[in-house]
Amino acid sequence: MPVDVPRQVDHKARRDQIAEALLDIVADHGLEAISVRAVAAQAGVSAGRIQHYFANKDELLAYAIEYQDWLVQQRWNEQAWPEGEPTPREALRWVLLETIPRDDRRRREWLVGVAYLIRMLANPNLRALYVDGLPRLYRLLADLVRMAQEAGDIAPDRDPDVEAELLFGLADSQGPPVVLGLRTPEQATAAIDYYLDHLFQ
Amino acid sequence: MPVDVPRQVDHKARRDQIAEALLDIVADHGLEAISVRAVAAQAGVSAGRIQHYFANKDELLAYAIEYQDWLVQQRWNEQAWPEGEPTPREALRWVLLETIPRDDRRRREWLVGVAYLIRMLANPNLRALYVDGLPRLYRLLADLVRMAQEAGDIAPDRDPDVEAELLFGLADSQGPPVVLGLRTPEQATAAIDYYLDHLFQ
DNA sequence: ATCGTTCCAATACGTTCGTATTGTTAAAGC
DNA sequence: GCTTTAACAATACGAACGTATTGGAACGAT
Repeated sequence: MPVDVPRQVDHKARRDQIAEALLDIVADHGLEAISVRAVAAQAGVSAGRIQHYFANKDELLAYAIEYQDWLVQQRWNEQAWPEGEPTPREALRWVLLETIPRDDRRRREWLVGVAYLIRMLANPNLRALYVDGLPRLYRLLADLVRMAQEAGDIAPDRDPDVEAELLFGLADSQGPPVVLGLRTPEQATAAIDYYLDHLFQ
Repeated sequence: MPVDVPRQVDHKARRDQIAEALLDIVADHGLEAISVRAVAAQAGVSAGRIQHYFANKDELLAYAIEYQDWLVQQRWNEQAWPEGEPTPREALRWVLLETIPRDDRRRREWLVGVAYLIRMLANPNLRALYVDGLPRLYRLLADLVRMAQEAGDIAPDRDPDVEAELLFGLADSQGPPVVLGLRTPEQATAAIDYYLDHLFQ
């Protein structure tokens, strides 16, 4: 029970603003470029402010990906299929396109994801973000394939789990060539659409 | 023409030994963990030695991935298909399994690859390693599919380029779950074999 | 009005960093 | 045997680092 609450500020907003700056740096120059002072400069705040909102650098690093994870979940929840109920194919396409780094926001998310990957090896909390998310994504894709099969839009002899893995692999493998400029987001999208055309009868 | 060549040592061997130490650290703790002193400690040599063989840290970092790239090329060249000519299917399987981090060596190569990825964005020399290699791999896979089609082992209505992309995507997307322990190398291998079984008639 | 607390800027401190510099050893050429 | 040079180890140095500390301004509660 707080007896005194002087000078209240929006803590989450402050922390998020700092996390934003960190994520920008990580996407452009990797985790090696992260220092408290560098993040402060990027955010346009003092280093003292960062110290006030984060106990240490590790907590700052940890908050930043949790914040990014929250951003992604926000987007997935807010999607809520604006134009009525989507068909399984529309949902499938939406999910697959969501994973490719096709604009600045998703590009940053993608790059931050790979930057944190090695950290996941030793950090169980970080690992959980990936370990929990991936099987859920596989299940979602397989379920959508199953729904399309029940609607008669995909041949019944296709294995939904195998198709889910192929679809995910196809989408997932677009990441590196897209961020490295070897392929445009449009080409990546076309590759996915091409395969969806073949999968759906 | 060297007039004086006192105290000759194998320069490449020394540089490679140092690069080995660097790659070990990068795979375990990322590029952020790289310092001249840390690499020296890992290699069991003095920091002065590293200074003697590399002008600066950037050159050391650059040499290390070039060395890794050389290691990978060595393995691909030395393969040379020990037991006679391989069938297209055998070659396809070999190439695909080669990309998944199924043992310590390949796991290190995989992790180092992702660690260097963000650096590729700004460094053209690093980017070239990826930009040159990927299309070549796609072509190789597509050619092998074509050869199998000509031999009547793959249905002629399959698009070799699409199949190449699916195969690569399937193999490529095994990397993260394998290094993070979400899937065993055996399971990743089984996923590839399962799809090859379906692709080949 | 004052007190207490939050918010934050500024500074300080000890460590680690990349790299320059110096010194020493040993082998090759004459 | 003497000189020269490669091959280091060791040390030095300034910059940057994470973080502890200090101090002040601003505002809510009393």
